[in-house]
Amino acid sequence: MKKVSEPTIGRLSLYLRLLAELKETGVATVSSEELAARSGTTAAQVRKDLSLFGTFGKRGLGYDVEELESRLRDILGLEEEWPVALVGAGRIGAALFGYETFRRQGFHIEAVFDKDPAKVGQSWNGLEVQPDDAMEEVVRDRGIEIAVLAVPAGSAQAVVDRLVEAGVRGILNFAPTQLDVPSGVVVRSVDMALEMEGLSYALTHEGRSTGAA
Amino acid sequence: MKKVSEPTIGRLSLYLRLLAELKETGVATVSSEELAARSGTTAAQVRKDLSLFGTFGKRGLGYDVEELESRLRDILGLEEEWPVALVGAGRIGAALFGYETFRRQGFHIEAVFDKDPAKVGQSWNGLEVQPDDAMEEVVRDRGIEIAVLAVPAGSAQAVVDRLVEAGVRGILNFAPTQLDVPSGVVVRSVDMALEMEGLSYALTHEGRSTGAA
DNA sequence: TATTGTTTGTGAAACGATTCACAAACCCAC
DNA sequence: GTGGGTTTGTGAATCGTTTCACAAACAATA
Repeated sequence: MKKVSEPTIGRLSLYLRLLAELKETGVATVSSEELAARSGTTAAQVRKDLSLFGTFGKRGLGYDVEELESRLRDILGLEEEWPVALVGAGRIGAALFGYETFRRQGFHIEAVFDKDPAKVGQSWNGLEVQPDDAMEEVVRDRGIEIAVLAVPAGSAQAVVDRLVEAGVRGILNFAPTQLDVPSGVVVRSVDMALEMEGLSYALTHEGRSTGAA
Repeated sequence: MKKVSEPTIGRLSLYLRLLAELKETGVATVSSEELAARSGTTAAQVRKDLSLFGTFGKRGLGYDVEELESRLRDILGLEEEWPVALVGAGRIGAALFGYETFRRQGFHIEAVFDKDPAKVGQSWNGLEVQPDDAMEEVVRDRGIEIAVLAVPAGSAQAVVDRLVEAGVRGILNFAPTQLDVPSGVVVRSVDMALEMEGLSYALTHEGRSTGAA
């Protein structure tokens, strides 16, 4: 398979979400034009994105909503359930733990860790918060490959090193810091401060790009 | 001023963060090479990014940490304090409210809104959660231009319309949905499910891109 | 003051992603 | 079955960003 850019993957996720909504409302078929309108891109872009993975549409008709949805789920690796470890039981960790959208997409938080003794032992919706030093063992035993990192910036790198050592290959990072990982491990960072600064920049330098995101 | 790409702005935020750390540790001067290493990019990229806004360095020496930091803060519009409205007092709202990194960069949450009567009236660190329908008035009176949106996807667009009508020009969106805004209003979306799906894709299609983010 | 070594700033080249444009494929109506 | 209308899939063109490469500028040293 060729190389697929990150923006493309992001759009596929978006299309998937839209398809789920369309299915909900009983729509059977959708055109690239309509997917584009709903996702804020162009019809050509939609078709190009999809064409990287095969040919899913019917000329003259469009795409079958159910079929395309299932193909996209397959492409994105969402047909399987992903067990996930959550590291950091602070406010952000708590928010992520309760985030319905994760679970619905097949991401299942199976363990929560924190190094604060006051948090260890708490029951989160039936799941006990475990001490930081149980991390390696649990991750290894359960074969957890994805971790969500919600610890302070200062501890992030150390935790990452341990997670990777224990077999984690994908990390969703919420700490506002740069992470080094060995080749083969993927990090996605959600950097809220950075996004906020993007707003600040845009508002300060008035009158350029428009919205829709 | 020319057009500046979003990735560039993101990197400027990154540089700024690194400069603050360097200043902390008493470093007076830094080269594009070192900034690049710490931010996971290249020296040429660093210089190109900065060159869009002027010329800040000294050839043969590098950049003065304090000066560059202050210039970047200025470019990003972080010299002023931004009053911010937080809409949605659920778990995500709570996490954002307590997010230290926001405050440190000059973003100050001055009002919290929710439409759940059970939440209205709660005191959050001395700030009373206000009813949803007070939103327009408060935003207008305080001249709030930035809003953080932490409501369910279903209500997001309606809230956005009202915020924009009341004068908000920048929105940090946490709802997993596409938003339409008029030209002149900027939306940045933090889409955690989408990031997670990016991980899922990468892990499913083993052995391509490496890490660092 | 001249020399050496370093690092910036920036045009030009390379690369990658998006948009264009159109032939091919298909549905539907008659 | 034929013709008209629609929409896909995709090479080619365009656009934008990143990387390269090097002259210019400066510090330091003698």
